[in-house]
Amino acid sequence: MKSTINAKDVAKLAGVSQSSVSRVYFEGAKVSEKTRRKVLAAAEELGYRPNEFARSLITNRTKIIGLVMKGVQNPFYPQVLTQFTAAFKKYGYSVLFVHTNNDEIETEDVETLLNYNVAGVVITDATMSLNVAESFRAHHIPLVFFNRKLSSSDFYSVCCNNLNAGRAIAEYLLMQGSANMAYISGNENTSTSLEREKGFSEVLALHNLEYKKHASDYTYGGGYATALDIIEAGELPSAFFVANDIMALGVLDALQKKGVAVPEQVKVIGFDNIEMASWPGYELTTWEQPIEKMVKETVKYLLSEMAGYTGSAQSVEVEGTLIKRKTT
Amino acid sequence: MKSTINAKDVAKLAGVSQSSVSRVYFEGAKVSEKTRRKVLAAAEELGYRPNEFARSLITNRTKIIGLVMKGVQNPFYPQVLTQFTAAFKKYGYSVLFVHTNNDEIETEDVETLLNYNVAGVVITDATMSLNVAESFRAHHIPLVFFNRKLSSSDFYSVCCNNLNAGRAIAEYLLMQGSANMAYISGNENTSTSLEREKGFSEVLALHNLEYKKHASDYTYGGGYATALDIIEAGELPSAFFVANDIMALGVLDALQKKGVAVPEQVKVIGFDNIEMASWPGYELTTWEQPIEKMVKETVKYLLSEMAGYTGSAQSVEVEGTLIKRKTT
DNA sequence: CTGAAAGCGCTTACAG
DNA sequence: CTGAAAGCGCTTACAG
Repeated sequence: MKSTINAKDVAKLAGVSQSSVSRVYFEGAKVSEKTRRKVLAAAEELGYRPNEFARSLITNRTKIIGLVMKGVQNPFYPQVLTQFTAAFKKYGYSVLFVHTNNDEIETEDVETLLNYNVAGVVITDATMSLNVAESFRAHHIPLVFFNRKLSSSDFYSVCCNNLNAGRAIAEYLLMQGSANMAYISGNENTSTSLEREKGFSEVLALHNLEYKKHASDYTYGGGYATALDIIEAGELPSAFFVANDIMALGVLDALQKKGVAVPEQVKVIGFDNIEMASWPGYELTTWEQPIEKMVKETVKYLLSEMAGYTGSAQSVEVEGTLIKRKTT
Repeated sequence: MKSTINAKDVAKLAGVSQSSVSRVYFEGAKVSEKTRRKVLAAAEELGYRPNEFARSLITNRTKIIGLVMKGVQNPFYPQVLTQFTAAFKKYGYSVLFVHTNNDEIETEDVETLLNYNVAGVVITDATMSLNVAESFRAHHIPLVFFNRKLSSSDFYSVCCNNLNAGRAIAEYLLMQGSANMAYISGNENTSTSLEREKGFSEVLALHNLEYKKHASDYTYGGGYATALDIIEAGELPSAFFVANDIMALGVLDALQKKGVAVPEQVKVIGFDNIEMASWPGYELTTWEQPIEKMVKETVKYLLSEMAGYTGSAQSVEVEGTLIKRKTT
């Protein structure tokens, strides 16, 4: 009992060679219209579907993209996941989803990606040790760090222009009349948190202003607890720049709980423009990350590298936009 | 230039046959400790990794699970995704993520799953036409509907016991003194929305109580708009049973906007117990879905079917728990 | 326990 | 444009 239909079966029914069947399903191969029709008819009748594994075994390539994600709890990332899945699907690629618990991707997950010989890898909110990244390079597997930059400039990354964003936010808050500001950071050493702060502090320095930095962790609970600490310590600034939206929501809830009026007593500005930022209960002013453009840039690079590997590196930065709502 | 190391290379270095190399990496095959050591040493030196595609081509099975998801915007599902990924990883399985836009899974996505000959499929919040489901059965690919039930009892499904949950919620609200209740449904024809309502209405009927049903769509915006309509129509009940949490948050925001006091004027109860339900700004009373148990049940079934296909069907229902907070 | 050999279902030079 | 044949890197009876 043979359960799967193969090219040979189709060939027999269509009255052509197995090679011809193969050619019909292989993009770029030449077949006459006549054989193509015969093959497709036979295939339809038998319910034939080319075996991806045999194909991958020979071509040594797959239509699978590895997508590595950590903070699935931050609503920003499900959005990213959806958009990537849709974008890759358009080109016939499927997504192997890898969830990592660490800031740095685990070797077990790297093994998985290499085992499945993925055509490309997107790492959305984690980093990777340089020698692991090199091993992808050795296999000619293109790699993009999405929303993260490595210290090494040897790898491709796609981010929002966090530096400019930080600057624009500082300028905006200055214009609004704030002088005594505070920055609530995300996880330490993430390039996003660092660069947002850098742009922010740069502009404040130009105006000879200092600001207070509070370390947090990119989660709602972190934002909430950090804000509570600040209020209880009596260190309330006139404006908070919070490194992402989900923390900013925590900050808003803490302020509300303590009866601090926003924006009258304190202004709050977030980062990402997640859907919840626009909810009537929050109406958070924030910086919109252009996810769609970022995804497009990532896919474009991956596609070109998959067509012909160069290993070229670049740090692409897409400009975002300030979204003014009711917390400033 | 040969880029990949294969079993033959390892065999040569280790001084054994290629079959022996294969046996070292094939679970259940017998090899002496001596050859195993020689092979592993050689493999280590060369950086050998068995080719998954060659393996799949022969065994006709993979270590890939197809996970189909629709409502990634509902925070319930990223949680589900994370837990499945972690659970499958424990057994060496990876997740092929498929995002569908339709309530019913698209044929294109089905093709993908069949092409990659996935070892099993989990469909989390979508349905599938019966003949498509049958085609998985024909390929002996086990299938679980997670959080959805098909009308046909021929397929395995794992849900929270929605009927009991609906009943318990009605009883709880009755005990709280509500008599004039309303149900805000999720997308029509989803088994979850239907069963939650069924249990709810059953209990109310026992008390000769009627309730008003408002159709909505399982989204925040839907909950918000529906509640606004109800308020503006002057049809405010004394308690809302909202079919999921994300809608319930929309309902709460609408009530707040209109100055309706919760729970004094209206009680609100949701479903899922997503993380946000516990946020200080909401403190939503809700029904906790035991995701962990549900995932465990799903994985258990899939694992056993992958070990030996039976095609057995069952509708597993796991009991949830009422989580009392401040909206009731 | 081990090796030689067949074969999984394809792609791809090579002739014609 | 088409067919016969080699080969991708494995698993798996079959002997020994």
